[in-house]
Parts: sequence; C-alpha cells; structure tokens
Amino acid sequence: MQTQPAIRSDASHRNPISARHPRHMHDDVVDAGALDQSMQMMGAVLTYPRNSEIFGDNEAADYLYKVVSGSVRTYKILSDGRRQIGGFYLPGDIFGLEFADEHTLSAEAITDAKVLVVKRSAITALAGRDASVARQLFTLTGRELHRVQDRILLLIKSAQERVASFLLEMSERVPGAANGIELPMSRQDIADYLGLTIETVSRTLTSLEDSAAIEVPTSRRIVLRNRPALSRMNG
Amino acid sequence: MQTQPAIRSDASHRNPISARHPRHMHDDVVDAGALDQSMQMMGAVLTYPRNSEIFGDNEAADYLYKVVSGSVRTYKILSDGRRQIGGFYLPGDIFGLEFADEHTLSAEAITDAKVLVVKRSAITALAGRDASVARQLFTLTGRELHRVQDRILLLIKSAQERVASFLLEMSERVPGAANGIELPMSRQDIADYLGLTIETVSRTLTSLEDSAAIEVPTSRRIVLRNRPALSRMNG
DNA sequence: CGTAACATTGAGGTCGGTCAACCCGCGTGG
DNA sequence: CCACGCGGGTTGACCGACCTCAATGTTACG
Repeated sequence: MQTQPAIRSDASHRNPISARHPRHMHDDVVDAGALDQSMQMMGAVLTYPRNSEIFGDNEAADYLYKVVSGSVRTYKILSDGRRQIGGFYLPGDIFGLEFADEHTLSAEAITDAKVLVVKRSAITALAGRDASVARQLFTLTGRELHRVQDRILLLIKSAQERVASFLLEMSERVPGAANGIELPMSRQDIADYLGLTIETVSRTLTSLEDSAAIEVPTSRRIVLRNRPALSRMNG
Repeated sequence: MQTQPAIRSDASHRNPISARHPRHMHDDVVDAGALDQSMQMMGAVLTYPRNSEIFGDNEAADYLYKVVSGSVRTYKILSDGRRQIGGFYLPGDIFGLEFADEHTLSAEAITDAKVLVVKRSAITALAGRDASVARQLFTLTGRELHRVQDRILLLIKSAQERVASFLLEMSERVPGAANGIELPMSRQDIADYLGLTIETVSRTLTSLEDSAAIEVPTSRRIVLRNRPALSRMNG
C-alpha cells in the first residue's frame, strides 16, 4: 500500500556497503565492482520494517534494489488466494530486475531491512556509456534466469527433494557457520516458495531429522548433519 | 551428439525471413527490426531434421538461434531419467539466450526445422555499438524471464489448469484459424512441459472434450470451443 | 501470566502417478 | 489384399504422496 518514498541521498549509509556484501556461489569473479560502485553513488539506502511492502505488483518498475541488510521476498497472489514466492533475497542480492515497464511481482521485507534503491534510468544510462556495466547487467539477468529455471526443475520433484534442495541452497547463501543455517523466513514462506503446504514442509523437516540428515534445535535454526544425504535427494 | 556445423552464408534463405515470422502477443511494437535485420545479415540458415539435436547441455553457448520454420523444444534430462521441457519455440521465436558461457538446456527440432544461427559474439559486439540493439536484447531477455516465471505459477496449479493454460498459450502463438490449433508436439512433449504424465494429459483433454470446452478431431489438432471456460480454469 | 502467532502432529480424502491393456493409423512386406 | 509390427494415444484399476481440516504444542512478547 505504501507509495514509493522519495529518494534522498543518505550519506550515513553509503560507504560501508561494498565492504560487507557477501559473494554467493554463482558470483563471477570478473569486474563485479563497476555496477556496485555506481549503484552506491547513485542510490540511497531506505529502511523497511518487517512485513512492509517495498514495491507492488503492477507498479512502475522505476527502481533497482539491492539488499544491504535483512532479507526480502518477492511474491505474487494468485486469483484463488494462494501466494507463490518468487524468490528470497539476502544481503548483497539485487532484485527488481524485470526489464519490463511494470513489476510482475510484489516485494516485501521479511525482516527489518535496509535496501539500496537506485533509479533504473540512471543504471541504463550508465550501461549505455560503460560496456562493463552493461555486461554485468546481462550477467545478473542471466543468473536470475538460471535461478528461475532451477526452480522449475525443483517444482516437479517430490516434497523431500524440494525441501532438501531448499536447505542446501540456503546453506550456500546465508552467512553463518558452515552447516548451521539461521532462516529468516517462516514455514509459510518456505511452503509458498516450494509450492507445498506448511504442514508438508513441517512433516518433511521432522522426517529429515528422524533420518539424522538434519537437526532442528529451534524452528528457525537448522543444522545440516549429513550433506551428502541431502544432495542425493536432489534427484 | 552431433557437433555444431560450420556456419556458412546461405543466401537462398535469407531474404524471406522477416516477412514471414509472426508476432505473438508479448511483442512490443518498438523498433523490433534492428536486431532482426542484423541477425539475418550476420547469420546463416541451417536445416535440422525432426528430432535432431541443435545444441546440447554443457556445450559452449556461442550462438543465438531464431526459428525460421518448424518448431523447436529445449529440455533437460534429470538424473532420475525424467525430462523437463524448458520451452517450445515457433517460427519467429529466438532461443539460446542464456547469458552464460555454457548452455544449461539442450535443444532439438520437434519437426523438420530451419533455424537462423548467429554468432553470439557478433551480436554482443553490435550491441556495444548500437544501443537500440542492446535494449532489444534486454527486452527479449526480460520477456524470457517473464515466460519462465509464468511457468512457475503454472506448475503449482492443478492438471486441468495446466492443460487449459497450455492450450490458451498455444492458441495465441501458433498461426492458424482463430480457434483451431495444430500442435507440432507429441503428448509426451506436452506432459514433460507441464510436469505431468502423458496419461494425465490425455485424460484431461478427454475430460475437457466431455465438458464441451474443446474438440479433438485428431490427436494433434485441437479446437477451442469455449475459451472463457478455459480461461476460468486458469486460476 | 496470558495471548496470539507460529509450528507440529494426526486422521482422512483426493488428485495424479503407475502399471497394464487396448486402440488406432500407418508403413512394410508377404 | 491382408498380416503384422510399431509408435503414439487412450482408457481402466489401483495406489500413494500430498492436501485438508482439526487438535495440540511451542515461542515470543505484552
């Protein structure tokens, strides 16, 4: 519901960003800096409280977003009331790259989040001048495309495979000690991401725990006890 | 298995292309010509027999492809032997835009097909010089991303909804008289596209026929008798 | 301590998968 | 001409994974 806040420069947040954002597995080594630096120069950091809307379905897609801290989900509500989550975005991840005039998904903060917001026109103008920025945009988009294609492969698999894949994906993306994951999202979020019900997610987790593949000390914390077993479930 | 054939100029096929390829619903009106024209200048038309491989998973993604005639499927074989179809490409459609060094999907001709093949490096070099070409590449990629996201929404729906959506999508994309569709692909292709079994697709079609929503005079020909009903099933 | 949101567990139903039989159109060859 | 085989499609009977609905447990926070 909230309209896009005016973008103002917010110097207090600018500098520390690039030093902090983690690389995840898919990152290429090549000149990842050019676009990042430009985004920080041109953008502003906004703070979104837990569960607040960052942008809405059908809004003009005038901005590009990068998570500074916290986490974000994109989603779409189907006509039958169900919700499909498009993706989870963690610190360092860029979202809102739709390359259409309007967003096809909505975005919300899962936890309190700081998000770097940059006018899309500024980015594309820059890409026109700087070929390395353009190349990076293509790389990012290609990565997003690949991520979505992998989700399609996920959605035709069994509940166990989906949950196992989800856990492995998250363990590569969230920071934290080697095998212990701190999940920012609820069971409902996970269910809507994997195309399952909350009950099936819950049952599958306990079954994985029974088979000693994982440990679930608290509902949001998951320890991977047997990665090979989880990988084997991946199909 | 077959390696990429050498690209040679093939003047006999160049000229008629742009005049023939149909626009489908997602096409923007803007300068759709720049990229098309360049592709025809720089590329060559190759002929692929039915069921032959156009490129394979893990091959270098050095080329971009545009269907001239016939139809093409991209797919991936999962480790359990199942096949997921990534997409169907009809005359005028461009495929192979992965923006990664290697293809993540394989591509095959569904029917005998003529395909315009262009070196990717030539396209990207051109995009560096001509901003309108770069913009078109982004638009195409964005469209592909959107298409894939729509498939995710499809895959969480019921068998009836998936089949109904498939028929509506095809009726917008294949040429032919208003409501009669001539499907180039087999039931198995459809099943692997929708994440269903061949039996479920078949049963769903007969059930749709029983409810007078469609007519299936021959297995490859389908007439949409009641579009609104089909749309309503879309979710 | 009390309440509300989130999560787990249980019982039962259903949709779609599996396995198997049958049909149909078509080409080949006797 | 018919027999046969073959690939593709349809249909039927059965079964199991996941969903639904409902109760119970747990955590967070005033």
